[in-house]
Amino acid sequence: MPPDLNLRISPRTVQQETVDKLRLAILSGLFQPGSRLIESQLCAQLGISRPSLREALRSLEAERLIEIVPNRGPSIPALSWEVATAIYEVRELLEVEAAGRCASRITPAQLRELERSLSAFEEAASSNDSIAQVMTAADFYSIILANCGNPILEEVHRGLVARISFFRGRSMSLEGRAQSSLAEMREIFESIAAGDEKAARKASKQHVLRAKAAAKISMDSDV
Amino acid sequence: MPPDLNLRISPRTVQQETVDKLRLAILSGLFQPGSRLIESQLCAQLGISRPSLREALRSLEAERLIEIVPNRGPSIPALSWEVATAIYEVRELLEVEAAGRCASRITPAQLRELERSLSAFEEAASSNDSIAQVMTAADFYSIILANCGNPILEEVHRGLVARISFFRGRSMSLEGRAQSSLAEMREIFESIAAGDEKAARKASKQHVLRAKAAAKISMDSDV
DNA sequence: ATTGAAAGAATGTCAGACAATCCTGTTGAC
DNA sequence: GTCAACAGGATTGTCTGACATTCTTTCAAT
Repeated sequence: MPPDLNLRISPRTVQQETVDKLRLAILSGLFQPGSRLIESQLCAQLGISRPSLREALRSLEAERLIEIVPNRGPSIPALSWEVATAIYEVRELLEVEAAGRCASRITPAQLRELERSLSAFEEAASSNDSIAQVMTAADFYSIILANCGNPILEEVHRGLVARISFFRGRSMSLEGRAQSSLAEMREIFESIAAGDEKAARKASKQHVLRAKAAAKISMDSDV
Repeated sequence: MPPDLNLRISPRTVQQETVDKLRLAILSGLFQPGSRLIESQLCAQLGISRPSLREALRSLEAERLIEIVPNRGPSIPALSWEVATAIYEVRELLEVEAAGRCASRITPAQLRELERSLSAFEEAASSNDSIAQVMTAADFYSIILANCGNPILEEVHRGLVARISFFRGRSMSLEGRAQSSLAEMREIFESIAAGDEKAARKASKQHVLRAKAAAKISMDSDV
């Protein structure tokens, strides 16, 4: 069986475009947590009708990226530290497992890709562009999750990471966080490259725990 | 802080009712995997308008309970064994963690609730009502997940279990599966009751692995 | 039997409407 | 002056109806 050629061109519908645009906007922090989204405004801004917008909003609601309270409409959920902690804990479970599996099954080609992504983060880390840092770091995990051999692990992980994107941006701006993050990620990479499953798990766990600690600090530091 | 009183009465909207009804229908196996859902038919059956139905369908799509292909509309996804395996693996991760946490933090009241739920399954297991078996077994896990101290763990688990409900019903009908399931669940319960985290994890892992094996058998056994 | 075209069915999307509900600022009472 | 009732506007929940586009199926022609 040849690899998935995916010849089928799938027409992008208005609702898909809308979901993607809104998701990107939310993950970029365009909306303040707790703020409400007004349907009529969004329709006007996006140039679409209300039914299409509402379908898109229902998708995002199911992803937990927005909340919709009956008769009050959609809003950006305010992420409590309690929930954020829970997400970090599950993320740890998933990432540790993925890293471990990667170590014992990754192919040379995939490993090179992972290395490239690490280099990209290295470059971003030496700059002050925290957006680029978050994006390249996300790339790095994505590659690990995509090559762990379990698509569900990847799917669930993506959903969870999206929900804590708010913290990720802020904590990456912390003094020295990008550099220590780089060191942690390098260790994960080295372990995977060496095929050392145990080390990969350990390094991955360390990394998530540190990320969580950084998030906590950035959260306590203001407001 | 008093326990969540949840005084706010939330009016149930048509879309919520619809999502619940459809989800229940899907989980009950009312629709054949791979079969298509016709909007106009569903609207007529549910007595609602097309926009409301489509919003509900988008929610279910995001839950992965249905698929919506542009210009072909919604359908029940045919779960491949490959994906089912991936789901069982992640379910194992989550359930093992939840059982372990439960063992070290469950309260006497919650423990009694868990015991009641186990008795309910025991009764169902001795009958031939496989639907009751699946439901009471689901209750048992739900209680564990609800008391593991991590709401995200529970949320993700619920989503995954829903997607393999198809297999659960079939494998529970296997000769002797209900009884061995009961033995496994009892062991989980005993470990949690004893506060033995390690044993709870082990028993939980065993249980998921056996459930997965049973699902495989039931899948291979016909068609 | 394979191909091609036409008819029919189903979806994607929009516009407009209206009742129910929420929010806000004002008025009135104490 | 503070608090409570109230009116008005804003916003959402839901429906109807419409139409272009895209499958799907049928039927005829080669």
